[in-house]
Amino acid sequence: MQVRLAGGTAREFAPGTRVAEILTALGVEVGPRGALAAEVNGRVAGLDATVDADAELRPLTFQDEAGQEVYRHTASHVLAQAVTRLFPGVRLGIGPAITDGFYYDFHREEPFVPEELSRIEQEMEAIIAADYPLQREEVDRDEALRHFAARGERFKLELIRELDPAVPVTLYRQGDFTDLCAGPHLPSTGWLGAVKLLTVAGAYWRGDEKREQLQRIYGTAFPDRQALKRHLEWLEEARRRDHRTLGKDLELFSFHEEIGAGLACWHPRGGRVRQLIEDFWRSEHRRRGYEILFTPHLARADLWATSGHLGWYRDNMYSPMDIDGVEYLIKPMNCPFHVLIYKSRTRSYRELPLRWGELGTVYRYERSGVLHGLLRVRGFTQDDAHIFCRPDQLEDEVYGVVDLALFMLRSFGFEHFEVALSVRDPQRKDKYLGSDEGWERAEAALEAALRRHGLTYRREEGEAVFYAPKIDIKLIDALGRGWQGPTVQVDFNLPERFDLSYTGDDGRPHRPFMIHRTVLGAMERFLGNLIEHYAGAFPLWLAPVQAKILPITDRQLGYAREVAARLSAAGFRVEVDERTEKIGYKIRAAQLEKVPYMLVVGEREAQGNTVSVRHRREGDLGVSSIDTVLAMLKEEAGPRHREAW
RNA sequence: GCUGGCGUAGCUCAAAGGUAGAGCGGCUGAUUUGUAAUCAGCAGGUUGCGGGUUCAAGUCCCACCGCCAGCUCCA
Repeated sequence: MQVRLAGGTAREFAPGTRVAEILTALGVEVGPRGALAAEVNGRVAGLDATVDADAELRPLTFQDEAGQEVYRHTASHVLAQAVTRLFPGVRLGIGPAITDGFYYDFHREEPFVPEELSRIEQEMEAIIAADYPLQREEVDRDEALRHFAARGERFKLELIRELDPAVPVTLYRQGDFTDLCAGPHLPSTGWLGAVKLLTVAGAYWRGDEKREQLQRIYGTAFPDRQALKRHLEWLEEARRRDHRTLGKDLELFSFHEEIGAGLACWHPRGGRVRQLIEDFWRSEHRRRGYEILFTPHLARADLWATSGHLGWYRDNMYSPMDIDGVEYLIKPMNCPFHVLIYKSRTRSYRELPLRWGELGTVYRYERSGVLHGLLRVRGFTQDDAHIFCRPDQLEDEVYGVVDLALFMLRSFGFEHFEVALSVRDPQRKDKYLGSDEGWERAEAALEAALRRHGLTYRREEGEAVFYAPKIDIKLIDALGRGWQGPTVQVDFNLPERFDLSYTGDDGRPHRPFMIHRTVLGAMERFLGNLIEHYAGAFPLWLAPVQAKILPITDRQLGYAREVAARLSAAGFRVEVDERTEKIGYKIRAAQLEKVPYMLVVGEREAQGNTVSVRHRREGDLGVSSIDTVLAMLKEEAGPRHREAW
């Protein structure tokens, strides 16, 4: 048979040759630092798998995502083996590899405590040192059932019963431990370099909260101590950037037990940043043909019945309040209000598209356990907008939204995105609202808009909500983490429920398309992301305080105030540190506040009408005239600098 | 909501059933200082809230509120 190395030449091998031998023969390094597994005709296979027919091989190392998965999956088996040894009564759940690590779910009456984690870790080291080979075995169902029944592994039994009966069950054996597993795995436990257990948390069996809760142990594994250390440092860096800590330290926002969970308060500093973002948002929307709306926070329950929210969104809505004997509900969304504005008079095809935006504050019930700083709250302001358009305008409108979204995000320093297109499940078209043609048109428009932007995206069939196909854009921050950002949905629900129409050039009523979109998501969440992205050190145009004037002695106070007044008149946000402290102290304080520029003024500067410029990252930049500093600040702040702050 | 952990001064953290403390921050005073912390003094607390056990509770028990790590869900 012919076996070709991806991108290389083909060679002849006897059928049944193992992947490891073929790779070695083709000059690929096989081992813990080389190939860990391989893709055989696009399918991940272990090194001990045999190749029986012509094939193309691509070696997988730890650098490949699939290689990491194999590596860490083996680590999860080692974890399970260690736990089984140390805690005989424990029952096994599942244990996959995940991004950056792995976990294994266990059933045990007593909780795992941190001291036990280090014991388990030691046992894992022993298992790695023992270098047990992992042996793949195919057995028939009954044998597999007998094996796990004998050990009381009821979760495994449940899994086996659900496996396709036509396919043999595979087990992986390593020393005294055998697990049900599809594999593939590393050839032996000794291939693992450095493992580390991180946390324990509860997890429902099969992700179903009605079922038993297991204990999930999270860990990670790397080829060597160095790489593990780098990863732990990365985790440390993420902790250092935590917006909850920075928000407190930099006095951006706060939460209060007295107010209630998930309800944020913006302090003056945070308020500045938020206002800057909102001002930028508004002017960019006006520039792109949007109008701005304002709508109330409450509406009668009837409205939410008409919109359908009482049917499918009630769990996220707060209890009704009685006003003069009529039920009112706090809004979880802005759309019904915008729809009513659309309906306030007849609409002509000539005035479409209508692009209506609102920074609308909505309230949604979130279960207490999911709240998380600004990233998950119960009251938040969406940068919402609805576009009403004709079918022939749909694609251009979606294109425009994606363009706006990318422009906005890039303005905030996000350069990398992951785009997903959620469409209908082609098998079950009946469970969706709206017409077949409508869906086809909408999905085509979304897809075409992404193509025109040259974006690579994942098409996810069956991921669309019942009333709308959508585009989701995830932004990737400075640490490589992904956050849900813009979404664009084509709504088939509201136009029907509110019987929206416009008069066409034929004089007859037509149903408009309604696009629901947000480009930042929610102000709270976006600010949270932004704080972490910049580690609290906002770029000049967004910094709540852009420059701090630091007089050397009290004698320069008057001059310092003059400098501040000049910068302030030019629209810059400045403060004078008037405390009687040494310059080092003031610099340190300004530095910790992450103020972009420190302008030191002493006797010399006061004489020469200059300032000594210090940048928070670059350090001392030397003496400049005030005009030079103003020009430099304007240049750096860029087009979004506002003269009239 | 569930599992586990936590809640002491504005912040970070001590006090292992026996008198609530430190550093930073704040205030006052002295110092008038040249690129990441000058010195001294003072103030600051119903130990998240409410019950209970005990001669005695920050510490033990119960309930609630909030926070943290996850599960599930989402902007």
